[in-house]
Amino acid sequence: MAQGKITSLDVARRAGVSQSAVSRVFTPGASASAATAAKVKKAAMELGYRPNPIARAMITGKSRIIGLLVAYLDNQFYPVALERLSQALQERGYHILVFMAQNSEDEISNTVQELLGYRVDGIIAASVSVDSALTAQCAEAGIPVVLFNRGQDGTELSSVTSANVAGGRKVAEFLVAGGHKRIAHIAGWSGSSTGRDRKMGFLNGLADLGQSPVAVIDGMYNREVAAEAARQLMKSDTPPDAIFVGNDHMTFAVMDTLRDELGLSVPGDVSVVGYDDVPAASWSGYDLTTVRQPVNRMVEATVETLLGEIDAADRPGQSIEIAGPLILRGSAKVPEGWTQ
Amino acid sequence: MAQGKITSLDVARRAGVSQSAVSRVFTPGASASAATAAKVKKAAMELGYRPNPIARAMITGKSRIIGLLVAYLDNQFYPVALERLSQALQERGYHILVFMAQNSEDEISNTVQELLGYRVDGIIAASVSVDSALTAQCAEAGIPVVLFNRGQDGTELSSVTSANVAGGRKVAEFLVAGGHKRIAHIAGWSGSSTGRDRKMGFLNGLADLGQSPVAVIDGMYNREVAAEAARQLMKSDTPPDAIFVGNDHMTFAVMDTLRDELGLSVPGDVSVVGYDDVPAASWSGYDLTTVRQPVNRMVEATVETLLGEIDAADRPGQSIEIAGPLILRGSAKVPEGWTQ
DNA sequence: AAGTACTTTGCATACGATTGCAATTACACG
DNA sequence: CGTGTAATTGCAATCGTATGCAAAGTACTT
Repeated sequence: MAQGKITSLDVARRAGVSQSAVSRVFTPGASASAATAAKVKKAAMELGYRPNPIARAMITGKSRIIGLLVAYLDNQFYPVALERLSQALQERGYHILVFMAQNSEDEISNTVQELLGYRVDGIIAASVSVDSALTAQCAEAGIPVVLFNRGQDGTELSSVTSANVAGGRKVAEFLVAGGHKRIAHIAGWSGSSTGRDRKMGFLNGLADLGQSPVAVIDGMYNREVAAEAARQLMKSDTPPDAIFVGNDHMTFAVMDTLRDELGLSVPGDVSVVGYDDVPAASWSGYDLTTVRQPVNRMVEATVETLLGEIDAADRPGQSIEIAGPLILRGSAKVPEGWTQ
Repeated sequence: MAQGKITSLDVARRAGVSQSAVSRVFTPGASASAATAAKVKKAAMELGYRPNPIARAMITGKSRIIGLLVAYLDNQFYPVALERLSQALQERGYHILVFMAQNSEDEISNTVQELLGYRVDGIIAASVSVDSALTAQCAEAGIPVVLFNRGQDGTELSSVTSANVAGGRKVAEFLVAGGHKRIAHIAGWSGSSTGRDRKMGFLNGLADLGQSPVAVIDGMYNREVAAEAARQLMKSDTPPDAIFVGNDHMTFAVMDTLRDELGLSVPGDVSVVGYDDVPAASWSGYDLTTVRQPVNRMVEATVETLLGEIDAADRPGQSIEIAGPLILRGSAKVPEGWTQ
């Protein structure tokens, strides 16, 4: 029969018990004797009954749905993260409701309103900065928010990122040890914490080793912008002998420009280092030396944090940073005797 | 105050009307005078009220949520499609609830059960084959299903694909016109309609031109498998002078293997043609000649079909095929005087 | 065997909206 | 100004489940 229309009452009648009993059998932690549980489960099976999450959500106020707010998926880091997030949450009985929002104040605001309306149990904001007025709203509504791969100063919002400052510093040390003398940086979007932190770590690292970059350009996390930056850099009188690019997505554009357009060799003429270690970084076509963002552990941390805050409403927000290794491949000269 | 707890009743009291009136103001198409509408909207604004979609869903039976069933996101075609799908649905007031399922019968079955439980208004299955017993269940429950980028014989399920047979044929004509004499095919997974159709079109196209392929290998839509296939092909006594690969994702692996591992030139030694035209295909690092799947139009068609079936419950399923052009780039020799 | 402590079960209500029905109001026209 | 018709509005039932409360059952102690 029509699968979708079977209610707990139908099951109750068939099993010869009350509707409450059926409910309790399907509610973990509720008391029901083994005997009734068996009868109910049998009847439910025969009728093809499943509790209706909508109705359940209405009572409990918990939808077991997590809102995911995301701007773009063209950077391969995000599909991978989304896949893992979705699986990790699924294992815990949650699902992801996707909300796309361009990175504009207005649209994000609208979208968050909508999320609040849906009474999601929690929100994960990936690669999106959330206005503090909005986060306040979420807090009032008791909906925890975790920023994924974005930090945010001055709020009590939880966030999970990789150790971007440390990662940037590591790249500086690596490039200097490799004997590079004219080092440039095509930075991640300065409007993002990841971009700023990687840059800061990188510049501080260089400074501590007595170097300063020959150039720093904001690549906006955009392929075109990054490619143009690469052109500008190489056109200079003193072109760099090494470039650190703010994420892999841009780095591919930079390498394409260097090799295919300018006819340069990587790492022969220029060493290139990226950030993220997306799948394509390991393809031999790019063979990119890059700082790995440990997606799995970031996802785990995000899920733990979020679910933790869902259970314990007024848990203070925490910023989690997860360190990632520099993955040595062929796009940058490896210093002799370099050990991770 | 606490944003999340304001009900239509609160608004009603503040506006001095009945709760029904509030509901009607927020229900398009319901009758309410301009005067009450104004009062209600004002009160709602002041209180920060938004109708609760959960409660609404319970009454109407319509959740305005579309379940998206997807297996993997590593093929860049899917993130792009997901982004577009999400946006297109969002514009129409729907949202996507993501369900990941590995491509195993059991898991898909479970996941579909769960989807049915959520009372989603419709299901989009991307790159997933759905068992006919399951589709029957969906039909009984009155939940329309649209297959995205997968066809399925023998069911009345709607599906949206690109014109895979025609696309495969086009590649055959292109390669033969280019003077290639030893043409091989690393096919898409034979368990998928896309893989089978592209292969069929390609082989028929070759046959009609009096050629037969020197080899056909199932690449399983997997990078490793495809790379190994490429190695095998080139190891042969009569290595191919052209390879048609079943999708771009595999093609990148094939090109990497040919160029970086075997030291061959593309298209000098071997012409390579892919399928999908994912973003990376246009990057100069690959510069891939490939058949474009028109994502935007496929998404439009999917959304239209699905929403159409939601409105008109018993509309017959339709299979939509959307033709895509062969995009000429640098990975394959272009026949003289070739015009699309 | 009776009293205590603990489980199990059913009844009835609540969650927050939509909607049919009936009553009321507004409006236009003769 | 009366009357017929249409537009508003409120009442109350409803969607499918969870859960507090009280009654009934079970097991265990002395």
